[in-house]
Amino acid sequence: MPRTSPARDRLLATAAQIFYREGIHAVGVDRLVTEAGVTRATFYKHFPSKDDLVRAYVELEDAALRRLFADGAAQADDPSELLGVVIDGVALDVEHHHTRGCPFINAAAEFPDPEHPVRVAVRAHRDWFEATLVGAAEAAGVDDPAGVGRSLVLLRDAALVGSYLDGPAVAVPSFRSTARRLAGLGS
Amino acid sequence: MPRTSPARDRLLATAAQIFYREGIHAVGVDRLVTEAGVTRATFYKHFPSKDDLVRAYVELEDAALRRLFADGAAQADDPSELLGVVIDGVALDVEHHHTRGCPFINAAAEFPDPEHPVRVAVRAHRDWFEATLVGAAEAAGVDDPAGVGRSLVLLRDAALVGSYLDGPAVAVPSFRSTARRLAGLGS
DNA sequence: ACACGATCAGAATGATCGTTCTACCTTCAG
DNA sequence: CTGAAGGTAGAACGATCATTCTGATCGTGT
Repeated sequence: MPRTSPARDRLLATAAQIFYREGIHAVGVDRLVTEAGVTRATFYKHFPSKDDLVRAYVELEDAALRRLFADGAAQADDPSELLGVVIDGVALDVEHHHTRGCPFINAAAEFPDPEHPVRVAVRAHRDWFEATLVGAAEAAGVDDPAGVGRSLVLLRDAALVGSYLDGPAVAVPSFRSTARRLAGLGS
Repeated sequence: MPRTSPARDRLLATAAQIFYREGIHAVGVDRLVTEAGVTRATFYKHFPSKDDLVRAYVELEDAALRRLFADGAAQADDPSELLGVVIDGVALDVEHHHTRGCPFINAAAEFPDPEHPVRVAVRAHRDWFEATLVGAAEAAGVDDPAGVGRSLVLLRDAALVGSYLDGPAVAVPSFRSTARRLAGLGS
């Protein structure tokens, strides 16, 4: 059971797409293995249960967002511009990539138990995201960086959900203007 | 098949609680009927399928919120105070009643097809809510009432989701201060 | 008294769920 | 040469899924 392998990678990547687009409890193991071109035996060689695959999916999404954020931070030389870069990045991501809502919120909706590994992974992601935004707000030198960071977390949630349910055309501009005003940036 | 009956009411009320607390695809018909003290035959007498019960659940939640809002509006004599009453009402609801997130967002997470009756019901609710908030913003005489109304929709989403995933202690004050500033009210 | 409509009781449908199993094939290191 | 490791193929497990069925029981209005 190697940590990585072509079959495992293919399975996880396929599962990530299907879970995000169609939900988690709604798709069965049969669907996942046939779509990924993998055998059931191979599935259970790499993941002890379906829940472990779900947790791996959430952690994959978390890793992708951390990478995206690191890339964005690297391209903002002036720390006072960092918040603006983050806001633009979220807007872009919401419009073109995450059009089916927030993968973490959607996953949490299907797992009521806060102690479930999936929920633990969601909480880890949110803790990182809040800490990162508070750090960016501090670097930008705004008043009450903790409050601004928290509010930006809420606003990203709202942007992802609103874009899914009301369409990006109405949700994204609203997110953008509210977030920029909060960050002390001119619109 | 009467529009209402003790058995039907009991079934719908029970289903609403269980769907909200545990999700929709995760709970089966067996669970619903035993918990409600109703027979499978009675279930299918009143609802052609489980999906119809889910739609009824979403519509029930919508009706409850419209009633809550109407009550709140009635107790605000001065229209300039209406937005503040709404914000307080949302904060109270999020803290004490809707502690498992937004029923509409959670339901939408489990139904990817935008044409599905459940999604149609969700959209109807959100359209009503936005129109109502824009109306309240107009009555309060704020600048750009459409923008303020939209933003308040986003903020309620964020408050419900944030309260579920991060806890009300951190999400509610953040919602409150952001919303009040947006509505042009002193904090 | 009677019939009807609502509900109860419980078995049965076929499909799909997550999981386990046996059996065979390939690759590569000892 | 051998044998472990990673994979494929496909059957099989019991459990649960949503849905349908037969048949009896109760209450109410006529």
